[in-house]
Amino acid sequence: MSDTAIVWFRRDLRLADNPALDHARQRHEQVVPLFVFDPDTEAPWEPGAAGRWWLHRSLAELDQRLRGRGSRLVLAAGDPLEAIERVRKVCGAGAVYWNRVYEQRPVERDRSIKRELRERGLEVASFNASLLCEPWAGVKSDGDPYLVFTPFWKQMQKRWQPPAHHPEPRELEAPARWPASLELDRLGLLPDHEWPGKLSDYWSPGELGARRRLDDFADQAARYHEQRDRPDREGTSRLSPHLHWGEISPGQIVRALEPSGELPGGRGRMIFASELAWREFSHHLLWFFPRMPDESLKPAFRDFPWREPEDYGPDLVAWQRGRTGIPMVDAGMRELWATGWMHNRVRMIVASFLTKNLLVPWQEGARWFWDTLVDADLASNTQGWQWTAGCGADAAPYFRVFNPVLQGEKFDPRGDYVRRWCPELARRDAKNIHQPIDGGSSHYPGPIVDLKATRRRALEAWDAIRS
DNA sequence: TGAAATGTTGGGGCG
DNA sequence: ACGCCCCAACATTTC
Repeated sequence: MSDTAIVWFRRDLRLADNPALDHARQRHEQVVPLFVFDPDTEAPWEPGAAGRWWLHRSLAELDQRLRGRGSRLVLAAGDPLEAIERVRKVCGAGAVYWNRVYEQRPVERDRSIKRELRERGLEVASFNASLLCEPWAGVKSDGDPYLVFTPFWKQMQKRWQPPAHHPEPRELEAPARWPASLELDRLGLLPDHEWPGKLSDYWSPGELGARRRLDDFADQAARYHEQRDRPDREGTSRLSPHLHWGEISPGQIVRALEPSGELPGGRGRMIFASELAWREFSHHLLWFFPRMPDESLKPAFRDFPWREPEDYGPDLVAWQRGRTGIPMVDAGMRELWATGWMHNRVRMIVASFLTKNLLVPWQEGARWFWDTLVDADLASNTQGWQWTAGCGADAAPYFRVFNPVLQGEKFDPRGDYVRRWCPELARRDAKNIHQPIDGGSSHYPGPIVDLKATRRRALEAWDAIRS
């Protein structure tokens, strides 16, 4: 066996609880950490602007942490097989390890790379670093995928095993010679315009930031069920972007809530665990229905009478910019633009508004979220949009149309959330801050649609496809 | 992980 | 005292 192993980092940008890294460290003298930016394979779902900003920062931190352990991160761009070959030639590596991803095209790429490398005589192994239950493991007894969340989650609970933990290496021996590496800036992850600068006010990408976030959340997780629907509070974990890039594993999160690794006890922690399970369910669905990002899962919705782009264009722009004249919707869309994140309750509200009141195809919303969310994840994003649009596997019934005014009054009762993101409305009192302003004011637009009439229109559109 | 329309109940004002 | 109406308040149904 060769003394040197390449650890190909992908969406597992952490040193702790990293099975591929741990495997390499145990079985080989030297480890070469490699990251390859390969947007072509992921296209059209390569990381968007917010995702690339996050990735840039996370790679910088991973490199720094590796350097603290006598190592470093080798960066490359383009075809991963070529990058691995280059590294191998310089270092004489005899093994390549990585942690799995689950989207269709990267999986096909990984399969062919695995085959290719094995043919060349290398040892190759891949590991699970991202899921409590990999898609093919969580199927029904007859081998079919689950289409409903509750039985999926019940099955997860029944077969629950404390997640394994892989210790963080203290020291990583460097190869005799380091291969060439791109400068981080050369990956071109940061855009020219100024926008993402503000993101650093809200986020600390990287493993340490993830751990800090988890520590903070673990203390309040017991009250999660009381706080999670309130966008005006800090009741959610905000771990989603860290989870997406694998700066922390779901197993680490579970163990922070329940050190034994058993199912967390108590209502708040349990409901939070079920949210982790929704993430698992989303990966499960995307694995079995790879066309889900483009196509409604329920066939009837492929004939849904959405409006046409020429028609909905201006409304879509108003939605993106947070200028619909519906305070709760605009607050959410502005929070997204400013911070790269939106509270989940508000994601449902703005998604319902786009797909039902505006009758815009859900794919347009999913695409905008993809570019602007720091936690953009193909499985979760796709599943979330199909869920709200009513066209997904275990989706909300289409006729559940959120009324953004009532939702605001219910979940932002003092109007603090709206006040924060729509400063034009700051002077309105809690009693009417969620009401659209008829005709608008010089600062804030009037509603672009009538909520009552468009609700009716949505239900009529739904009538057209159900039978 | 809705909202609106419709139905039911019960207390109070009033002739 | 009684029936009638009004209308919250709540429950049920429908989309």
